[in-house]
Amino acid sequence: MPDAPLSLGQSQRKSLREHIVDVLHEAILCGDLSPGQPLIETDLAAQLGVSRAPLREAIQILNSEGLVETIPRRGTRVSTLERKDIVELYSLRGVLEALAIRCIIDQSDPCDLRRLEAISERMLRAAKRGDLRKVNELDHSFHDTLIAMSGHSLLQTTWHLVALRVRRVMTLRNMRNDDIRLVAYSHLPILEAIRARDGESATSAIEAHVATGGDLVAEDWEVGAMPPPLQEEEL
Amino acid sequence: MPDAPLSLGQSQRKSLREHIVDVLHEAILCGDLSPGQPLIETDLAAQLGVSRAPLREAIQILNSEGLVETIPRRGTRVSTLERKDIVELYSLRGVLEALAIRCIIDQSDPCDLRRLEAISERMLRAAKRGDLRKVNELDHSFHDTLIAMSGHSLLQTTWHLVALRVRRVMTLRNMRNDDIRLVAYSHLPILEAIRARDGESATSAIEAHVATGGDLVAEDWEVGAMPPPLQEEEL
DNA sequence: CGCCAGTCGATTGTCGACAGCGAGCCGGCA
DNA sequence: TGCCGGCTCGCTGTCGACAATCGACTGGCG
Repeated sequence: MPDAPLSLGQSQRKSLREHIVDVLHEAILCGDLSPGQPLIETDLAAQLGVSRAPLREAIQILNSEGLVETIPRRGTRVSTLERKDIVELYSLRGVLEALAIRCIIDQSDPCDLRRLEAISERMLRAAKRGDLRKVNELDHSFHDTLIAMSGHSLLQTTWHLVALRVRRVMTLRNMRNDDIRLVAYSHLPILEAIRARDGESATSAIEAHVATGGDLVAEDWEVGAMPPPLQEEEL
Repeated sequence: MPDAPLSLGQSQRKSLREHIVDVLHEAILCGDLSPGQPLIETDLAAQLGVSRAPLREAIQILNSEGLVETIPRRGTRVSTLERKDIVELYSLRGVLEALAIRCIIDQSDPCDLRRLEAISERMLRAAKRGDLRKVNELDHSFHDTLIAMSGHSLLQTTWHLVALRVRRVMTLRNMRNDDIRLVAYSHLPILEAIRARDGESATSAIEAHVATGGDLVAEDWEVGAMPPPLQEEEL
């Protein structure tokens, strides 16, 4: 594992374990650690400048999150993403977000949608100027915010697992440029339906949104079948 | 922590960490460790006859599962269950099971429902003779099987988190005896709808089933507000 | 020539010990 | 008498070392 310059920019208030989780999250989500790549505890710990104890605790967490897969006594590797996983991911995502929207609509006080609207607006602008990265980022914010607004803490916990995977998928699969407008615009009906407190159409709007997103991504998914890491020289 | 005779009946093929997770699961789910009770690593490790390393790894897992809550540098305690948690739990559970059923119905090959039918049947018999524990066990089997039959692996992962909480809730809140027949019988419409491959009615059947279950449980939930552990003497 | 057993290296699993933070207790001071 | 500060102790966070296991390699035997 030669050229993976992982490091902990250490601040004090967080435990090492949390730092390691952050670093590994980042590394896996942005693809520095590619699917299937083995994580050798000794090496990783050395790279990070920590001992194996907190690293192993971090790995347990990553494992619970499904970002890595551990085979007892054999080791841990970054989990792979098959086409089936994408399909499953987006189907689950759909029902979770639908639930969130129902919660939002059912809330007694008509919550203000300004944050969502602001995000959506910025997303549209970013899409118009073709700023792919920004659209992505705002897209995530939009959905994270949606979930947060539901006030449903268990849903939020569950969403965390989904969001991690979605982020992974999005970086592994770079959207085409003409897709992002479609994505950006398809948030509008959702907002509209929430504003109208129309559960039915909100649900179908979000499910349509997620479904098209899922289709876009799953369309030609062999990207995930990245070559297994074949960097096994030097040290 | 005097009278909590946790122990690891050690078999060889499992790592200590996994054993500990099992033991703690059992202890928390069946109430041996009550909500709010602090987990002192040193004591627990001593009780279990292991070192703190695998114990801490296990605790990370329990933490990811939401069964315990850790405050950095302050310690870990068994998570509490408020009424809000119950409501959230059952609402999430509803949409997850609905998704499972849609997956089952959408499967190309008409899956055989014999396992579900068998479970349901046994549940009815158990309910008739008032065997509360058996009804509960079969109820869990029914829903676990339902999820498993969906073939949706991410859903299964997610379900695990929900199922753990449901089990906890069920043991903390002993059903009244006349409730269990209601519960047992309300599985039948679900089966019927799946058999008919009618997504609409299956969805409403499962959501109704879960909702009534949730209502039953949440009805008078102050049980969860168990007295914080006040066993702080001797050692 | 191919298969099986023994050995060795690499990597994970577990342990005991030390360091450092936080809470509660005790004493001094206003 | 009540509040503030330092001290102490219990507990968590982290470390380095040892033990155990798995896979691959090697050599012998059929």
